Amino acid sequence: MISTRGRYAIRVMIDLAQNNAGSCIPLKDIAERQQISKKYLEIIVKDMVAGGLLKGVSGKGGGYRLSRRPEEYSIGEILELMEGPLSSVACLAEHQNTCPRKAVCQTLPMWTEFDQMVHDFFFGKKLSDLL
Amino acid sequence: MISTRGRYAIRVMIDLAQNNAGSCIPLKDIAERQQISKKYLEIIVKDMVAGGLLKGVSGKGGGYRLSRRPEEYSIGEILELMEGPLSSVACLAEHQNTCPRKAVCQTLPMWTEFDQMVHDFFFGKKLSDLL
DNA sequence: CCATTTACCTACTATGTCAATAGTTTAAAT
DNA sequence: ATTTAAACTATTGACATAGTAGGTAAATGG
Repeated sequence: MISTRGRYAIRVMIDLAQNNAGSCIPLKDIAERQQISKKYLEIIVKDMVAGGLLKGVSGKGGGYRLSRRPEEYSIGEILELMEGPLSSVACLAEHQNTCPRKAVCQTLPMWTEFDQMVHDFFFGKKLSDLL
Repeated sequence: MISTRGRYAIRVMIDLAQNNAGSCIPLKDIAERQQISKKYLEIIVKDMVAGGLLKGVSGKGGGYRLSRRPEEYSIGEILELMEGPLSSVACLAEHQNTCPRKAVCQTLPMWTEFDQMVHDFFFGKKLSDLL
């Protein structure tokens, strides 16, 4: 289940894409338009800046703006940054699958197939597809 | 992310399908074969019995057995019973989508499309496909 | 230069879920 | 009656979620 972190992040991206006017947008405006607590959004956009999705500009006239064009963001990239790996099971979320049962596991092929499908879906969708 | 409840449930089903011999199998045997705490499995199989996946037989010679043939169970049915709705977002997990933004939400079509894909995947897979 | 604006940072909290564990009771067969 | 095994009730520690509160740092307009 995608949590508010991932969902709000996508909404912030859409909001910025549709209200940019070339300049920075203060978080206060986004919070009001999206009806989301500004305090909570602060935590979320902080991670988005750290992850390279947004640029933050301090001081008067500051705010946030996209660092790329909307068609250059995949939804999968946004979700993985905010929610962690999109894996369906813990053993596939690890960098190396350390499960002792992996050689005999009768369900692993299904989870692998599923994860591939999910990955293709979200990395195929671009931010520009949602505008 | 699918939790141990769903994953263990599928493993119990597979174990029963492969070791039935027509009779009941005590949980102790399954727990030992699958290397899962019997106490924890008790909680899981209790819900599986309540949900109609298994039959439980008390007393000496008792245990658990499948109530249908393996090809008559879909993986989606097992997962939904153990994990709740397979929805990617909270608003689609409700029986009626009560989100006040649903009419203007720019992400809802994507979540709906994704959920349909997930549903088709897991309800198309049968227990017999994993044996 | 200074007040204002805005991002950025640290800490805290309430609630809920996950993955168990422990102990007791009921049901059925030998 | 004894044994076997399911079924039931309660509790626990760790972690994640969804926030809130308050303070610091940076940049700009006047």
